[in-house]
Amino acid sequence: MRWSRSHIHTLKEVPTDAEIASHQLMVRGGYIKKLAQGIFTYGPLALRAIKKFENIVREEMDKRGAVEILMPMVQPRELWEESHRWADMGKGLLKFKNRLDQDFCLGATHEEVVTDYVRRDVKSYRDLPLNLYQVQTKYRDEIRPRFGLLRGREFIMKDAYSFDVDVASAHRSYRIMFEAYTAIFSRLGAKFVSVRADSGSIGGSMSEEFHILADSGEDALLVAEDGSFAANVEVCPALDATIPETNNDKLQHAEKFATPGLKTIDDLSKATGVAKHDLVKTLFFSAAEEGSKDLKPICVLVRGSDEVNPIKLKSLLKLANPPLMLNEKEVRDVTGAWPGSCGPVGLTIPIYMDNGVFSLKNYIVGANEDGFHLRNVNHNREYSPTEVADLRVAREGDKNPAGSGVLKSFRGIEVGHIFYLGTKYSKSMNATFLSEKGDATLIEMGCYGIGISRTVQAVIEQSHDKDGIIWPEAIAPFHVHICLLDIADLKCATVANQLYDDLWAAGVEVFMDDRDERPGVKFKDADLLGLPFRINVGSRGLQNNEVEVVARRSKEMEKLKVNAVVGRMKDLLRK
RNA sequence: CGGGGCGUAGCGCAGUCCGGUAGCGCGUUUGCUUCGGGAGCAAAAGGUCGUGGGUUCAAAUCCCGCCGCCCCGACCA
Repeated sequence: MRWSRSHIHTLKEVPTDAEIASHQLMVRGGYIKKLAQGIFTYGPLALRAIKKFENIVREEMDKRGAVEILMPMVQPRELWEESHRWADMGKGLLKFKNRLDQDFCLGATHEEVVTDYVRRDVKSYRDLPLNLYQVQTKYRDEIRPRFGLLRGREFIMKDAYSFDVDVASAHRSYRIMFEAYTAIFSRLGAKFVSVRADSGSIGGSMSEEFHILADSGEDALLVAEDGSFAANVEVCPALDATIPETNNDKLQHAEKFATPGLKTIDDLSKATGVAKHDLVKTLFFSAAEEGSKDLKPICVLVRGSDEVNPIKLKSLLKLANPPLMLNEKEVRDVTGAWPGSCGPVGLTIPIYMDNGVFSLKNYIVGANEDGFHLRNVNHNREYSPTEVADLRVAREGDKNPAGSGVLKSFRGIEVGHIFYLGTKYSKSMNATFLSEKGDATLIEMGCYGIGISRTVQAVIEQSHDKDGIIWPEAIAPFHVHICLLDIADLKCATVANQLYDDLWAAGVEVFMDDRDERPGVKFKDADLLGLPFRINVGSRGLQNNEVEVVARRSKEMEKLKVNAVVGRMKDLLRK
């Protein structure tokens, strides 16, 4: 491909609407162009990187017996009603009507369609197992798209679905996909980690995410130093390594005391001299289902130094979505006091206690009266918790739940997610087969997603420098970037064109900057685009029949005779 | 949806408080000189000032509505 005919336009200045490096670089390099919020055109270079990654994914999937199909993007309401997700997915589904006033949605995920596809023809245990996958554009009406391709509304996803006769076989399929994903992300040459995860609105009981590590990642991960454990903070058990021992003081009499103007744990800690981890924080959530009008308030107690993890609440209470915090007015309606003076004593709503609070005695809580707290409060005396459970957010330094040592925190970009679904969809959509014994049996399912367009940008987030992108070879749009430094010089042009043809003939993918630009401009742009190797063809070097080969990552340069270039490039690229 | 900010040339911005001729840098076009890390000089093209209404002799500027975008919070590959 030649630059002059590629419609690639680079930007010197950083676009104001791009926050993180990878987004800025993709825009500056002309890789992507925004059409609307969260919706992008992929330019020729971006598309090549995407296709390369898609093909890595296809190879690893095919190798493990998965079969590629392509399902419709426009899907009828009836199908989504069967799984109850027409309502459950809420506004994330983009819904619309056709001219006959029938309801449709754009495919946000394909469990329904693929289950329908399979149930129509799978009749016997002999037809299983199956693993069907597709690479396709998804549309999710994200609340807040941001960071370019990292959170688009429209994005490219590889989604795979496994169908098995029983749990053991389904677990095998899940493990195979785990291996496939490990192989896929290893081939990218990016630092990644797989972690335990929440299964979100997809459902199911077993779930792991694959994350590309990057400081700008939206997810917080906790990883054991000895590698025995890794989890998304959303689901990470909290075993506080430094939790203070229970004090053995006798129980004191509870009493009310004035705390005018003290609203936060910080204020209270300063005013009373009690450490934050010995104070008890009282928070209120609504455990009502989304869309429901009732509040169904619940109270949650954690240590003053801890945060409530709503995902853990969701799991404990078996809700579809994480509960939302009550606003100040709602809290006042429930407790009679504004937030800051609320406590569990005297409440009639369910009280959930984080197990970190359980060992405390004689502690301070709000009195449910503005400007007052209670001291020397003890549970199972002034009040009784409905349930004691792990409800707080785990953090760096907590004990490793699976081995020795402590957890270390990282940030990651979620690029893959695998779920064991069980019979969630086969049950609601009645997808069965006849077993060996002749019984109608529900199919065991799993589903496995990779955010293709997201991964490509995530790789950039992890691999760039101040000058631009540094593509790993595996998904670089091209291997080599020829800078033709003087298009008017006949010898330069001839040599560059010959190299271009010879390299392609040798299996090296070449991009040539044949624009009428000064060398400085071409060098800057080459660094910005970030192809692994650059070849400078200039009249200065050609006086000695030499060109320069520069590695993008190390910036190391070597001078080569023109006729040695093809061999050297094949060598460098191990072709 | 809640909170904050912004909308002026392809991109980045000033001008808005205090109403009075539409401005700067980059980019683009033409010419000359340059030519190995985003060149210099000269000339030029390019704007319904997001949009609809109102106030006024006069609105980018003041007032009201709407639309769009960005950032911070609850969703997900």
